[in-house]
Amino acid sequence: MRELDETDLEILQLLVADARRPYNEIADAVNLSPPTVSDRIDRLRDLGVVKRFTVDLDRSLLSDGVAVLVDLHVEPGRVSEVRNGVEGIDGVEHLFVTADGNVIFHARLRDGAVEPLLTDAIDIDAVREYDVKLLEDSAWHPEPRGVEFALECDECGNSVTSEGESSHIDGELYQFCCSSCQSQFEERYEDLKEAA
Amino acid sequence: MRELDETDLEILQLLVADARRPYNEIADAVNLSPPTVSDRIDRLRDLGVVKRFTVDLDRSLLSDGVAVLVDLHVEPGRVSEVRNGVEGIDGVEHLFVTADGNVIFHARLRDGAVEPLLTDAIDIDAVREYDVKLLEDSAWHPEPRGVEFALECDECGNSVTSEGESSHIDGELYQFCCSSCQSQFEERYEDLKEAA
DNA sequence: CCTGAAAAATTACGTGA
DNA sequence: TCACGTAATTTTTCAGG
Repeated sequence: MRELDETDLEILQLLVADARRPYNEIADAVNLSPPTVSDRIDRLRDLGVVKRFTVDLDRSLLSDGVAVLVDLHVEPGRVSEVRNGVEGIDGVEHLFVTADGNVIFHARLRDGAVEPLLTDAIDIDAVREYDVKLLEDSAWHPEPRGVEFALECDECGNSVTSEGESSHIDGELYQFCCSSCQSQFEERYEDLKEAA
Repeated sequence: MRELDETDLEILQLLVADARRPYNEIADAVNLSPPTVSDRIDRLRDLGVVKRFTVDLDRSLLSDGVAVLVDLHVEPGRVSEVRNGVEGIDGVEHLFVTADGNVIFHARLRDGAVEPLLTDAIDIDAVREYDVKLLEDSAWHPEPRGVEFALECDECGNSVTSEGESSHIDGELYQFCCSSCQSQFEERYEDLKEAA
């Protein structure tokens, strides 16, 4: 089965810029028929590339809260616990987990009191220290602009083009840049399974 | 002209969760007719509350870059210059400006080399120092959950809903969340006037 | 802001490359 | 498998009150 190709990427770019564009307009732009565009978008959703259709809101117009960026220095081994707790805090818009184990989140809070929220949502002992920065401005750039659009080959890491392959293995979808990577991966996977 | 009311916020929440929901479904949820929902959404766009209809992509599937969080400590007075430069960098998804003048951005970069990108996009002299953190995970919570209504009760400070009241007093318009706040305010106002 | 009708967009389905 | 055309269906927009 063919995975993502250039046309899919063009469709994505058009949707990111304006998700209400009618299919016939997209179809014109990518030289396909509207039903085909529809099929492709369905597939992009199935693949998980399109997570959702949504609206980009100007939150400063909606909320009278204070936007903050909170940086939690988490005790080793408790990152995912803290991460999950933070996700449940009201007003949290973005959440980042750094490779060295910090959990950073962007939230809009009714008052500046971060501490009670934290003690409420997580075991505060899991946090060595934290740092709160008031935000003046924030922006979201959904445009994929110059970003290289490429699925990574799960075997060699190269980008996956329209010549690539994919396999469903044990309910997971894996992407490959070529059939040799695919078979190599499947072999290794089998070996791993046997070893277990 | 009427500002935002509870119904608008409900509509926004529904759209954020799924911008493809048909108007009749939204209409049912908020007890309006589909054309009215359409009118309201148009107004929300005109007001700038809805900036755009878009799709939320899973970039980890698309880009083989590395996700990083970069914290720029900017020279005083050059924040907006740096901010604008950063906005132009390819792969930048989120950008935050802190009250104390840091510009922080979340980007997915093809390679780990941040420095050349920075020197390319901005005058590096404007940055005192910077800090790059590799990201392991990030999440976006578009739900406006704790979103507060923009109008504050002039008596108690709570948010004003569609059940609220308003009074013209001496040429000024005051908003209240309920009639008791309204009368309390008016009483105090009278007393204040008499005292003067 | 509503109802009801017209216009437009999306989806379903059968066919062919 | 992928795409298309046509037709059915759903959704959005437009009038008029």
